[in-house]
Amino acid sequence: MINNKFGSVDHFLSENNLPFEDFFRFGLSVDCVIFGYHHGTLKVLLIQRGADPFKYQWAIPGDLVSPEEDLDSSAERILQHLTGLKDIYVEQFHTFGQRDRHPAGRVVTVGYFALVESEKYQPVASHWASDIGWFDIRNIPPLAFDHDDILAKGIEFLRKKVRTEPVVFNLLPPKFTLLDIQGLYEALLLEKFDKPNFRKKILSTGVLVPLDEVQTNVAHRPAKLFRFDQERYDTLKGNTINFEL
Amino acid sequence: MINNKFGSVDHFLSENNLPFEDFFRFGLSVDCVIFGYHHGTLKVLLIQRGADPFKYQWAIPGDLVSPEEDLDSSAERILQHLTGLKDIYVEQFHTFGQRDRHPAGRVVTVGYFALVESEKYQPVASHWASDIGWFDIRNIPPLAFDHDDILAKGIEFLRKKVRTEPVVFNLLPPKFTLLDIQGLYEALLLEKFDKPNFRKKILSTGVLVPLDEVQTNVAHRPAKLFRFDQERYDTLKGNTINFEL
DNA sequence: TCAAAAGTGTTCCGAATACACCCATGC
DNA sequence: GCATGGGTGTATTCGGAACACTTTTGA
Repeated sequence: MINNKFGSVDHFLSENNLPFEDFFRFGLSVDCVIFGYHHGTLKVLLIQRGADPFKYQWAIPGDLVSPEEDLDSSAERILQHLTGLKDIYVEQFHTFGQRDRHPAGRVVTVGYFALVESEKYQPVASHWASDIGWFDIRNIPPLAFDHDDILAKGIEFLRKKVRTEPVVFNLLPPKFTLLDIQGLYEALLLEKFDKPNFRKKILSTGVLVPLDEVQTNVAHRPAKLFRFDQERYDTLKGNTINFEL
Repeated sequence: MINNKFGSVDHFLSENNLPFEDFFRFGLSVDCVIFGYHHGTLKVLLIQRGADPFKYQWAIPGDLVSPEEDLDSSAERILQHLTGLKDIYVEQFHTFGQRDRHPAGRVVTVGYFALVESEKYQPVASHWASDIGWFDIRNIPPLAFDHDDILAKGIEFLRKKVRTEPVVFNLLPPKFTLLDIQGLYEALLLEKFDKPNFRKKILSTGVLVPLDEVQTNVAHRPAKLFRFDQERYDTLKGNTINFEL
């Protein structure tokens, strides 16, 4: 049992006899893999570092967590700074804690991913990055730190997620066509789908509501617009809707 | 940009002007939700705390991470101490970082889950816990800290995992009957399945190999024994086997 | 012989697949 | 008119659900 200024904390079974304080030496950061869907391609928002280490290299946006801050709040803060958006879809996916992952010391980072509607997003000027930009997930430059791993895990996580939950709608504007959804699934899963079958499948979930509205100014038959019905989804959820394709 | 003894670290965009060192004040722990399958019920290994805080309350086994240690190594260390086992299935599932989750200070904990074969497990005497025991997942006592949340998330994670990957075999001995698997799925998902259909479904995955062996000393027709073929699974994996029931 | 669980076969239905085809708009 | 993408219908196949039935062992 270890006694210290925090009280008796036998929660810890560590065998090495470090002073208790030495266990409180970790830095904690949050990194956000931000996805967007633009013109038929799935993109990720990256920043270019303005200083060493990894100066001029691209990286996943992130920040140290303050000791006063919850993890989730920290992710929201970063996202708001970077995109100017509140209330976007955010979820934690994995924590990266390799001993040597950060040259500045022992920093463990919690990976979050976010889904933003491209139309709403306003690029935000920032003092901590020399540049910022969207990258096609099929063409990512080498990233700083272990951010390649983080990005890979983030994409993998989203691909799995999308098969069981209707999260893709967070990447689309409130009104969209069925082909918009199909294009998004195709960009994400790198796979082509049969149009009539995709349409049947996605409508059979019962969570899409047709609107009395169609596309305008298109050089072909205008497509009907739909919206995602969150409440309908919540009531149907018990029966496990399957978004598998 | 922040300059300090670690060098120039503009990775961080924090706006409050805390000294850099103040960001390195986190404690980091690992908690392991250890699952076992005994006599038709799914169980979790818990320890009873021997001292304050939460004295005499049950908790998920865990420990502080040493600054010299990788996260995954830490989880393996805890598991080996507690069960005497190496090479068991371990996977990270979620990180819990609410500001007030630990009375001793700002401790963020990374949740892992492990699957152990009940036959192999040897209870290990420990100095940091006054008791240790398996609990049916349908009947868990109130737990210390935020361990109720951690356990709930761990179970949820395993339930999802089991639908896409053949992890359940890690809970069974190397040779098992088809009804063993069915019982395990039923205990995990709290649902009954039709025997003939379950059998067809699980055999259709192609990852089970029938052995030239049957049960002995049973008061009914002895069941054929099977083993899980990991290599076969790896080669079939591309075609996404579905373990959904 | 009987209880208990192992194991097989068959029917039915709905969902996924693979197509061929028609429709509305801008230019 | 014609290119372009929107949208519908159908025949076939495959897998899941439901359920009735036979087999093999110990006691």
